[in-house]
Amino acid sequence: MDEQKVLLSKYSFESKVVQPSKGEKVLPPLPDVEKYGTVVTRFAPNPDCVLHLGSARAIILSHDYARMYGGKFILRFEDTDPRLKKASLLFYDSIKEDLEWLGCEWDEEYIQSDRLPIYYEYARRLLEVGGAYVCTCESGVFKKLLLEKKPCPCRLLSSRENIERFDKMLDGTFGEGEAVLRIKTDLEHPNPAVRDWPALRIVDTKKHPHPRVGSKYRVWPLYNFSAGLDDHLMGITHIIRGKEHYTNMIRQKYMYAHLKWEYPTAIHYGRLKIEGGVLSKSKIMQGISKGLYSGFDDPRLATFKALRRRGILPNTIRQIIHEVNIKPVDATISWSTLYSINKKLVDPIAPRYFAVFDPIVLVIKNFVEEREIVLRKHPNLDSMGYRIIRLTPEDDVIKVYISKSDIELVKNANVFRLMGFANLTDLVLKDSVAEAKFHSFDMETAKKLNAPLIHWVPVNDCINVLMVTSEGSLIKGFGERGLIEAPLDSIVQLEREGFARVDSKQDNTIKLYFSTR
RNA sequence: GCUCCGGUGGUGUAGUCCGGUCAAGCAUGUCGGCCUUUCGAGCCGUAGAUCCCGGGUUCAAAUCCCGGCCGGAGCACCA
Repeated sequence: MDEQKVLLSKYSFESKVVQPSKGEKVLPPLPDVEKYGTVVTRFAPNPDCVLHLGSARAIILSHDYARMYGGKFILRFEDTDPRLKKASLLFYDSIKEDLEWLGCEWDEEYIQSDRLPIYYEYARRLLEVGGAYVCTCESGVFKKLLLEKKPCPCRLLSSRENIERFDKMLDGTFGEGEAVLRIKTDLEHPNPAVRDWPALRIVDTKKHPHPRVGSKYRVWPLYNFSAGLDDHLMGITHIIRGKEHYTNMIRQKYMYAHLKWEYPTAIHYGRLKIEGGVLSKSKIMQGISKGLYSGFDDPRLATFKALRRRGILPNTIRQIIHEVNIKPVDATISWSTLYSINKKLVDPIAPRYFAVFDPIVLVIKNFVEEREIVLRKHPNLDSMGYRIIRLTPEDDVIKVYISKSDIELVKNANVFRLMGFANLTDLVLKDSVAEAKFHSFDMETAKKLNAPLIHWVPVNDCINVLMVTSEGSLIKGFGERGLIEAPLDSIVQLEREGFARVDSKQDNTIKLYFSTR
């Protein structure tokens, strides 16, 4: 009866002790491991929003420490506020998707809204042992007494009377706001916030139905009660959570004392921010409902969905979290650090292609030869294979797109080179078209002449490229034909432009999300 | 205001518990060079910190003690 049946345990954890890969920072040892023998951690989100970088410390550290010691990692949904922080069905799944993407698979899953009977049972037990009471004082009155370190009249009631009162909470005699179950603490505690804290309250679930259990229950536990009980009942040995919960630990310890339980090892970390990244649940939710952001994966947001769509790899996030580790200080990570890690991971797997944005047509006159340019997909990795760009002259002329910004680079050079193809000279601008003459083919000449190198795309053999920038805007350009073959969700490098993730493809058009330079 | 917790180069971090080998390591970023048919990756070098400030203990302090300043968190019938 104490333990709720595990909803799901599709992952066995015995086999998954994680070996840190070379070069990656190794996590420092977790305290108190020998005390417990095994390590059990949990991630306990409220499914009222998507996950973002702010939760990354809790998720990755909890998961990775569990794996490091061959322990257990539990996912627990804390959806016990049907009114103010109401959960939404869609987020339960979205959180699980994000966890899977991050490679943080959980061994057990619980949902607190399924566990109300358990909370009621412990509420009764606490009432019985005199560790709690049902308070019917008006909240202002109670607060005043609390600040004066004085007990309210309800505190003196017998456990029998308290249990009767608790039944009245459950059966509807008391309405919303009329009674609350409080845990007895030390009224002399220097921090008023820990004195006799509320554990269960009444929510009018007719008005505010819970997304999973509707109006089945009207008495709902508050955070410290349900989380505190569950941490013990689920055998959590190490709680890794934000420092905003520090006082909650002190509060919960009083409840543990009434129940004669030992509190797990709790570690509190500081807030993790990223330069300019939007990391507030309320801002994310508001921004989306106002249409300010295109969705939970808008590239301006620091949600996992957005990072993923931009081609940030889960291991990049993992490395960053291992680097910042658990410290009570706030950390602001910079995009350049994140990019640098990501680039190192992505560079060896990203094939290279040409794509031109803000294009201008360059005409190479008197060129009659048909050519097939063979280029490596990766400059240092032959194994990645080759790509072919076909150049077919029309009316004795070859037309390619080059980037307007490259005109600046090239216009003062006697000779410049279209990468992989040919060296050109005598550049002139006519109307909105550039013209140049063929000079030579070989790279040696270009080197000797110190010719600038630019990328290009044949006009008569190219695809359309749409790219969503990191600011969320859409830019259009042209790409070499072979780019269309890049698989969905893969990461490519557009030479001299940067890395991008293949988001979708249709006919002759590929849509990319810009990742990093 | 009250109760906690912190403060190491631009950013992140190591070292702080058990004072000396730390006028402080690493990563990223800056700048310069090499390499390269990419402005990517790689390689080499450079600059950048009086370890928040003041006092004390000590032969010796980033490390211990006290005071100050600054920053963060909590003070919901939220999580």
